[in-house]
Amino acid sequence: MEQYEPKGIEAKWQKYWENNPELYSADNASDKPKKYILDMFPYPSAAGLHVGHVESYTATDIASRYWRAKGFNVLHPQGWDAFGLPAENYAIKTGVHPDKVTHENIKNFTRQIKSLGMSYDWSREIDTSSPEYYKWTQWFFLFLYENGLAYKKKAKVNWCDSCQTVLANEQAEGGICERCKNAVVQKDLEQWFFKITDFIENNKDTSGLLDGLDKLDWPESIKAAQRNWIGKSFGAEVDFVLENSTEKITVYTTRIDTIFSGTYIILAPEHRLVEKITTAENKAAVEGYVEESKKKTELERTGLEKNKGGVFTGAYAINPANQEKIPVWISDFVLANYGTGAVFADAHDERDFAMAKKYGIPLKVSIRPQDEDGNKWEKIKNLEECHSDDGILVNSGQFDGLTSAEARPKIIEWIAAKGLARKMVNYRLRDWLVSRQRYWGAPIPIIYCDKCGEVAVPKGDLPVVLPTDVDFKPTGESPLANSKTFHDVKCPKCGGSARRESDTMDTFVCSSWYYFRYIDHMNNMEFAAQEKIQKWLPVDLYVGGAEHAVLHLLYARFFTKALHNLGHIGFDEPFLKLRNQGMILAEDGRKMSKSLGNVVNPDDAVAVFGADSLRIFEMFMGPLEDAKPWNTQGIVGVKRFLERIWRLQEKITDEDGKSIRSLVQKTIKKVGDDIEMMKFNTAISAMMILVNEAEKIGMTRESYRLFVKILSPFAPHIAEEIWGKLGNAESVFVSAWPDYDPGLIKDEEINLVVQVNGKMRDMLKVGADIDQDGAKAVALESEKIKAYVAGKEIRKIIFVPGKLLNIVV
RNA sequence: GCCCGGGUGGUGAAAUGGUAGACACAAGGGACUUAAAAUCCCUCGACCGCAAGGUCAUGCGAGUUCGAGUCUCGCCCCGGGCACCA
Repeated sequence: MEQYEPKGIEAKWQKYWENNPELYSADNASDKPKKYILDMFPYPSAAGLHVGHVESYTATDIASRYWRAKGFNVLHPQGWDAFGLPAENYAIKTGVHPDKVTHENIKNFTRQIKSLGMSYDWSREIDTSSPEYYKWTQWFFLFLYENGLAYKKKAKVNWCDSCQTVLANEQAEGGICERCKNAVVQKDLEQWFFKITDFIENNKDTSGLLDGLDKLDWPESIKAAQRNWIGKSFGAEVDFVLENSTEKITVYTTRIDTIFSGTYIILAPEHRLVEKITTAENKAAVEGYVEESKKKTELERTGLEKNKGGVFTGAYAINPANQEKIPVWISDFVLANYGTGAVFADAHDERDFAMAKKYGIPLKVSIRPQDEDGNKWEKIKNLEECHSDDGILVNSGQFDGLTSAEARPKIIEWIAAKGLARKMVNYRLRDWLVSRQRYWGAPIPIIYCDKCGEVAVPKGDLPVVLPTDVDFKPTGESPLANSKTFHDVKCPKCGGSARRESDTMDTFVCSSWYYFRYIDHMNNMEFAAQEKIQKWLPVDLYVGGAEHAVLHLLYARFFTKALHNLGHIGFDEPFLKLRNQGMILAEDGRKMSKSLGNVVNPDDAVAVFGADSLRIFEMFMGPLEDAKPWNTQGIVGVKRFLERIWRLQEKITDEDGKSIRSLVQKTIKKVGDDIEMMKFNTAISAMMILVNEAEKIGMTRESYRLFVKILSPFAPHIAEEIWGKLGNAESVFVSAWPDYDPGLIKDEEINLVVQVNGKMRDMLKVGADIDQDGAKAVALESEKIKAYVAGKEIRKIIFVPGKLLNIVV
């Protein structure tokens, strides 16, 4: 017979699938139960598909093919997260339009994905950079705007002086401009925000970003990352009345148990009271410090500088716990945009402690460690060491002797009675800054009129099309601002002269709602029709990289919650089940990277081994979510496995041996169960065990047919080819998933493990339904067992039916 | 510092509290071949033993249990995320 030749077989079947798209298309009219199986859509980079893409796409492809065969109406689409910075940077360098580069890349990605035999419903392909798509991105902006969830305000942004542009946080990592390596500074600019903070907690009947996590089948690490990012903390606000003033300083603290040792106050340099309270003799120093902080780069300000700098304002305030007069300082380690922008400082915080030591500010101790270490306490008491953990209160009046946890609510209540404190919850999450001074994104659909001010573009006028007559060179303003055709416009309200908003939206806005568009991607009246939303959503299985733990997954949840809260949809979480694929490392165990020259290109692997080998190899390497190193020998081994499957055609027998008959049934069960649990590696090993056995004793045509069926989600090309050779006229993918015969799965005989005192001493072949007495009788017949129990009294018998007998002597 | 994962042969890894190392890769030996490739067969955690068999062994130390890779507590190491958040 001819050899297994993947190249020809794969090309042949890919063409067949291309010509028979109904095999993989989701059916809007069908009343079968639905499954929406989704990949995180890729950014079409110039580098092309990565083996990591192959891993997650294969996993969802196997799941999709399996559920189709199980009689489900499966929606499994793919598309392009097409706006983004790399294409624009390339345009700045070369002058080639981002649209051109992006679409060349999409073409390449499409070719690569199709060469892997993925069963996407390509009729639903979307491209976020197309006006048909971003029309609805803009619609969402207006929807949020109309409902008070999009607003404009002045904000600090990352600014690069040499590039003359605002940078996204991702571009300003470590406080250094990604493009020119210059230091990034903070600049105040008018920016658009989405009010994501409105949805942290439950909002009417919409579950919050925090509580909503509890009901999701997501990796614990991703849920933890989101909770972390939201950063809910429980504490109190406390008012410190200023001396010689009617003003008071409100601080936020989670450690009110330390308030009796609060010996000074620190304000953020941007705090509204700084100018007002600074005394004449401190004015110069304070103004100088505020100026310095403004000029400081993000790097300098957040650097792990141990020596906390600051300056005294000359003002004093009254500690409401002990009426002591304490000095007010400013320092830029206190953040203006968290809590109240002011803290009380004491000996029980490392930073406060260090700053006080530096300037000789008095300190006091109010917490003693709970454990009895006299030496340590001696040091803390003498202010040689900072104790920042909870402990037992001292020097705290009537609260002495309480633990920190006991004292906190009591102290709040006590100060609250004087009207100077209240319980307060704080979050780290801030509203989402969505404006970007960039070209390659969806334009923000707002017009500024001289008379009417800020005016929303009427929805009927959408999309606001991205102009082409622009210069990509950054000037400090969005490139859209210097497009005459774009910029000047008539006001939709009064018809007077007006100008368009020239910022575009963060690309994460485009990807926050794309899972809605696949279900109705041609709809020109709505982002998706109501009955289709009800039919298909939410997404049943979502697979992608863990790098999207917070941003994308949080933003997408916010969009869904806003839609739900405003009565548009009936569910408030977009992705019910989420799985992350682990990183595929290079053969040397390091990350694959261009600079290390250790990147494996899927094209090469397909050319040498074939797509089926690559797919099975990536699934066989280990658990989906684990990081695993590439191993070229491993893919060679998988290719051998497929060759052996191929040669089984020559080992067809007239009748199945008893072992094969039962093994085929067991394998059907195991492979199905494992696919449902996404344990693809063990599903493949089960198939290998069957192939090993069939190779030895052969199998019938019918058993081979069953095997090829369960293999088909993993290796679709070879499965189609053998399926055809077995005399089936139709594609393997129109056939149903086989049911296993529970009767054939049960073994008649089992190996009974016999232990003495918990150690295995013998293994006996017995009937599967043997009971304890029977097992005991057989075991005591065994010479090996006799040797261990002879002359001893049997004190206990543990019997696990069908498995084990333990004799305790 | 905080929050998540992990530590099992030479390697990737299996294992509802019940035979630790399934399934592979690599390695060694053999068959076939003039030879090689391909294919097939055997060995393959460590130690003792001719063998039968035994002892030890899942990062380290304790505990619970008839029985622990799996559960509990304490520690060590590695990977990832967040980080001046009061």
